[in-house]
Amino acid sequence: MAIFKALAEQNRLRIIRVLYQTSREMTCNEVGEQLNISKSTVSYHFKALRLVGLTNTRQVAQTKYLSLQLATFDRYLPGFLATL
Amino acid sequence: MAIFKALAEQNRLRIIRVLYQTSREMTCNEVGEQLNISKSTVSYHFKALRLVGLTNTRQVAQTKYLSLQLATFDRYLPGFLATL
DNA sequence: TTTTTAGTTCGATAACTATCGAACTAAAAG
DNA sequence: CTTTTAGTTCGATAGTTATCGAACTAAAAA
Repeated sequence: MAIFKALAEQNRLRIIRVLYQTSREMTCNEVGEQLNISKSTVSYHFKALRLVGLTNTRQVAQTKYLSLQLATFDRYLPGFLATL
Repeated sequence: MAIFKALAEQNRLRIIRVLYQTSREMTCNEVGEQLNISKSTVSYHFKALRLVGLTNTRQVAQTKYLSLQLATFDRYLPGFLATL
């Protein structure tokens, strides 16, 4: 159920969509600006997505780059990303 | 997102589970007794499940029989039911 | 060493969703 | 006709989750 909960929220879906459509890693800041959400809220959602294995984090100094964990989508929701 | 929302709740998942595991239609009352939930709450969840196409309703007089709409599960969540 | 940058955590609050019982509708049974 | 049965709707409330800004940490840049 954790994955469904993670996907059952507007802003988390928007984050997934932007990650998928730009096809690259993005930072907290970048996503916050793009979607007009405060950085603390973005941080909160990033954590939720990471905890259920929908995203990966790569850290360089204080910057964290987020990307989709495609394997998780393929495993539990095959074809879903293509519908975004 | 509607389907994810429907699946992101404990009692709705329990309803789906019981429908799947008993492999037959069930009534509101029956589910309520089995899961110890008031009939108004069961009615509320039945509606939510039906609205997103996860279940079917067959009505005989005042009794409504609920069953899983397998096509929806197969389409969006192949393999999910088997994990219940 | 001071300032800037990126992100986290916390506390308060807003927004949303689930829950119940009571009052209701409609149909079957007595 | 009256009572029982199955489910719906409503209003109130509890419970949960999302949101923000402020205070914080850690690292890079100046």
